[in-house]
Parts: sequence; structure tokens; C-alpha cells
Amino acid sequence: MRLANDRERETMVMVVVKQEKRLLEATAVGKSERLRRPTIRDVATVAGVSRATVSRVINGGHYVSGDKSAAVNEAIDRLRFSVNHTARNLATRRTGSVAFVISEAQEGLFEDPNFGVLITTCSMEVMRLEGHLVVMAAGEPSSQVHLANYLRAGHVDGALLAPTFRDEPLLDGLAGGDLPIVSFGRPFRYEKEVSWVSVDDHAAVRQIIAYLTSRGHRSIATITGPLNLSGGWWRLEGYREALGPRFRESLVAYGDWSYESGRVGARDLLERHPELDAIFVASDLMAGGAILELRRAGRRVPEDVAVAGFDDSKAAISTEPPLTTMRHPLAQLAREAVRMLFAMIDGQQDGPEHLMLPPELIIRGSA
Amino acid sequence: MRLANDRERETMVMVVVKQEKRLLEATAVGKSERLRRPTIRDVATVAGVSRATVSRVINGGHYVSGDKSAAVNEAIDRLRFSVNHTARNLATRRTGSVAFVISEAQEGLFEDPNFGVLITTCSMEVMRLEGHLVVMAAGEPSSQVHLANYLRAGHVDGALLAPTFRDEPLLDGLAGGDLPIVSFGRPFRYEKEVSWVSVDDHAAVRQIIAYLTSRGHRSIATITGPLNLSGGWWRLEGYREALGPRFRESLVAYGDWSYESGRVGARDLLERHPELDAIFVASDLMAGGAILELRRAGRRVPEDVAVAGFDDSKAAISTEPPLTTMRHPLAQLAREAVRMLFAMIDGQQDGPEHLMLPPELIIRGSA
DNA sequence: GTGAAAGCGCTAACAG
DNA sequence: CTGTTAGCGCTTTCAC
Repeated sequence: MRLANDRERETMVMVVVKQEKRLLEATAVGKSERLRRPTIRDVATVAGVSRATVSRVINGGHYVSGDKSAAVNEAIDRLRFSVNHTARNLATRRTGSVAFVISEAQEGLFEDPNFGVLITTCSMEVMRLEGHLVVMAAGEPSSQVHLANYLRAGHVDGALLAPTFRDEPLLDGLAGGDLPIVSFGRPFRYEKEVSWVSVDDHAAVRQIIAYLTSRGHRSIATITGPLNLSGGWWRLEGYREALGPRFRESLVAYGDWSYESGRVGARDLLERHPELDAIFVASDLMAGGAILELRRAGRRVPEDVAVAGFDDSKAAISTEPPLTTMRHPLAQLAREAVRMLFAMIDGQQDGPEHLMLPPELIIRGSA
Repeated sequence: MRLANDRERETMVMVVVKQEKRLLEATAVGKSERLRRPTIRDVATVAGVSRATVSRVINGGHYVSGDKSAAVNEAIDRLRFSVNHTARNLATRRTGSVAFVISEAQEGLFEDPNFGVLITTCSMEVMRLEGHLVVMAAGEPSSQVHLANYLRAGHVDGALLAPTFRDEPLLDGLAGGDLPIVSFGRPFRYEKEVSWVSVDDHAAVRQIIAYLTSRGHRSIATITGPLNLSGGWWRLEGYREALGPRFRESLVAYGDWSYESGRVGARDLLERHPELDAIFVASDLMAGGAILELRRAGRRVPEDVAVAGFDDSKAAISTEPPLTTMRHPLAQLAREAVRMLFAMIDGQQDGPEHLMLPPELIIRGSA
């Protein structure tokens, strides 16, 4: 009895509200006159089933009979229904979105073509898993702290971190918190605590140095990336180890991923070691700059000086000659990172997970 | 009486639910053991007010007395409360997020450093307005149609469109719909119907050509961007108009924004017009390539051939000599685009709005 | 100025 | 397999 009364009341209220709404909409200004989107309630009515059944259908259709399922699907099509993610998220207590955190000052990162592959692949992969990729940028330390708090406040289900610098405060606020995160590149100081994906920089460089050595090169120099970024750091470490006793500080030029720094690096190396016969450059873009400078100095590539790059980005095939380089499996890393993140979000993964993918030697004309 | 009964019932239910929840949490597995986030209900209890009052406070604090307001704020701090956007969005019928749509195949766009400024500035501006910037990429035409439908399905409040190509299907599915959109660059075919922001490419090129002419240059060539992108198209139009009767097809080399196409373009121009004494290049990156090629051909810059770029991106100061160029007010355009979009979303703006910002001539060493 | 309560649209027990 | 119903956390009338 009580129940019946309640339902009556509810129904009455609903009707009134609906009328008011229609009134509102009818008098609304031009553009926004579209009627409200259909809800599962509408679908349920049209299909002649309960809301729960509709919900089941749009969530995989398990435990629903064939005909009911068909009826629901038909109603969905007819009404052009599409689920309201906000409502779903409220009910499931998930936001349905993950952050892509850019910690570096904007300018730098975006000059790197790799970055584009990363963000686009992540976005597509997240969308494939029915989620949203939300880009969040924080340059200065203060806003990084702010961002870390924001992220932890439950506005996103997890976060993907673009390569972070050695001393950035971002990870301090995130590591050990309960927000699932996956870092691109091995995060300094938090390598154990935080999940990450990375190409095996160390092994990659050993491999390419071995290749250069096997081709008879004896005086192999290098141009590094930024050493406060894990890619820059580990590629130099790999070089150092590969050279072993032949390593000398003067064989190292310090770059910052930019084309220009490749040029400057090559020039300096040539000055210090006119006899050098090969250079391993830590990114293709820099390698392009290095080749230019070598040419200017009258060296032929690869006859006089062999040049090997890293990444196999678009830059690798726009040099003359095209670059011999290590392929950086960025798209795959991005997909794996998203997979790892969702596993953590879904609670299928407890502790931190670390994934190191092998690169591949791509032999072209420069070495 | 009826009311009282209802409340009683509600209260009882609440208590039971809460107990169950606590039980659940206590038995939950390790990591996710954190207690649930405080809600406005908790804040209300602690502050000794109603949920409505809390809501008022966190939404501007209007119509709330000083002391209640203070009490609420104190409770908020104490409980480390932060609003649940999902719940708010459900109640307000807004998603709180806007899409940043990348229609181009990923590779291309991300080589453009401009693009980074755009997306980062948009993200920061949207966050400043309490929203989220969701990146959505769609390369092939089929997925573009899919994306257009998705966007219109109400999953976002509006969309910012990265520069679109002349014949992309994306806009066909979006223009005229009821989803607010703002395009970066003047959208072909939809210039009237769709809101957009753009630098005044046409005027910019006239200005820089006037500058070159004033410096005594008589044979001014150009290297264009992609003509199926509005920036590329209008810069060529500006060049054409500025040259007037002196315009000749052979003075035009067609590029694609890439460094390499700048090199090739300069080489071709030099071949066709050995007498040329100036080149207007439609992007700084290409200008860098052009300078390289000119040097190779033995021309001094700017003594023999003046080179002017466009964008004033980082590339402009890493050339030798640094580039004379037109500053592209990208960050400002991004902020204005977000402002326009929110105005449309908030219903403060009806028809499409178009904003063209003037560029600024930056004189450095190359011209 | 403030509180009560009705939703927002969906999911997830819980019965049956 | 299917329907009922109690929330998810917040906003927003509507009274007072």
C-alpha cells in the first residue's frame, strides 16, 4: 500500500515535471530548442522492458533473452539513443577519463615529433576502451603541485605521465598516492614505486655501438639528449658501457633533442676529435643537424663519418643520406601504457609494473 | 505527517547503507582501502547546515550569511572536500569538458611546433574555466564521421577544431548541428556557418612583402604551405595580391610546412630565378630549410637574398641569421577560441563569431 | 537567507 | 532471465 502510494506520487510528479520541461523547451530561444536526449527510460518504454534490461543490453547484453535484447536494440536505434556517460560515471563511481599529464614547459615537448605519436596513440587507445583522454599541462613547480592535488582529488581515474624531468615536483605529489599512474620513461627517484613503460635505451645503444664497431669504426663519439630526462640519461649510460675503456669525456657532446643542438654538437666533436669516424646521436632530429655540420666541414656521410640516430621518426628519412637508426616502438609503448593503466584502475594489477620494450636496428644509408 | 514518515524511512535507509558500506570498506583489499571521499552531505553535517547551503557556498556563496559561509568553508577545509564533478555535471546537464579535435593524420600535425602551443594553451585555459580538454583524434574519413556523431551525442559541451583540410568530412557532420564548435583557421566551405579564429594571414603577408619592397627587394619569391589548409592558402593569396602585376607563377614554390620542403622549394626557386633577391617563406621551419639551401648555393643571407618567415616560432631564433618573421599570436588565438566556445556553450552567443587577429612584424637578421 | 526534497540518467543489488 | 528500487553526489526550485 505504502509502495503504491509512493509510486503514484512519483508518477504524478514526473508528469508535471515533464510538462513543465516541454513548456520550457517550447519557449526556449532558437538554437537550443532540441528536445532532451532519450534516456534508458524512454528506451525501456518503447521496447516494453524495464530500465534494468536496457542497462544490461547496453552493457554487453549478458543475461538477456534474444527477443528482449533485439527489442531494446531496435528501440535504441529508433530513438537514436546513446548513453549518458555522466550518469553512468556517477553510478559506477568512475570518471571514465584518464589524464595525459604534460609536465614540461610546453614549447620543448611539442617540438619532438615523438610526443605527437604518444598523445595521439594514447587518445585513440583510451577512446577504444570507452574512455576519454584529458590533457593537463603544468609548467611551473607551483602549478605542478596544484595539478597533483587535482589529480588525486578523483577527477580522473588515472594518469599517463609524459617523460618527467629529474627534479620535477610532480611525481612527489603523485607517487605513493592512490591514483593509478603510468610514466613514459623511467621516472627518476621513483623507478620502483611507479609503473612505467620505456624502450630499452641502454640495450639499444649497446646494440648500435656494436653495429658501428662491426663496421670497422674505431673512434665513435656521441651527442646526447637532455640528461635530466630518462631517455637522454640512459642512452648516454649505454654508450658509456658499450665503449668501455675506450670511453672518453671528450667524445661526448651534450644536446637537448633539438636540430640545432645536433649541429653544435657535431661541430664541437669535430673540433676536439678531427679523427672521429662515427657518431651515435641520441635522436634523429639531432642527427639531421649533425649530418649538416659534418657536410659543411667537408666530411662525407657515411664514407668519412658514419652517423647513427635514434627513434626512427619522420626526421630519419628526410636526411641525406637517410638515417641508420634504432626504431623506438612508441605507438606500442603508448598502447601498453594505456593497458597497464586500465589494469590498475580495474584493480587487476596491484603493485607497480615495468615494461621495457626492445628497439630494432634500422639500417639505411648513414651508417 | 507524511513528510515526517518519509524522512524517517530515508534516515533509516541511510544508516543501514552506511553501515554496509563501512563493512565493505573494512574488508576491502589493501590499496583501495581509502575511505570514500567526503560529500557535501558530510560537509553539511560538520558545518551544521543543509546540503543546499553547502552547494551555494561552493558555487559562489551568494545568498549565504557570513557565518554559515565561514562554517562551511571551514568544514570543507577540514574534510579536504572537493566537489565531485561527475555529480555536478549530471545535475547541471553539462559534461564540463570540451573536445580538441585533431582531424589530420597524427604525424603531420605534431611536427608543427605551433600545434603544441595551441593544445597546451587551450588545455590551460579550459582548466582555468573549470573544464577539461579532451583530445580526440580521427584520421581516416570513416572515423571522422564516427567522431562527428560521437561529439554530437552530447559527450562534450563543445569542440575546438585543429586546422581542417579543405575536403575533410568532419565539418560536414558538425556544421549546422547544435554542438558549439570553434575552428582554428578559416574553415573552407563553412566560413560563414562556423565560428573560427585566425591570424590575418592575408594582411600579414601584404605587410611583410611591403617591408621587403621597402628594403629595395625587387624579385620576391615565395614558398607556400599546404594549400588545402587555410593558413597555406591565404598566405599565398596575400602574396599574390601584394605582388600585383609582378606576380608570376614561377615565383611560387609549393611546400608542406616541413623543413625539407623549405630546402627543396628554395632550390627550385633558385633554379628558375637565379636573380631573386628575397623569399617570403610561409613558415619559420621551412624558412630554416630555405636558408640552408641558399647558403649551399653560395648566397649570403640577407645580403644576396633576404628571407622572411612566418610564425615567430622557436625555429625563428635557431637559424643563422635569426629570422625576420611575422609573429603568429597563437596563444592569444587559443584563449579567444576557448572564450568564444564557452560563450556559445553558455548561450551568450548565438550566431557564429569570427575573429581575425593582426600579426606583428618581427625584424631580425634575415631580411 | 535557509532547508527540504525532487530530480539528473544510469547501475547494481536483490528478489523472483 | 527480468523487474524493482535504492542509490551515485550535486543542483535547483519551492516554501518558509
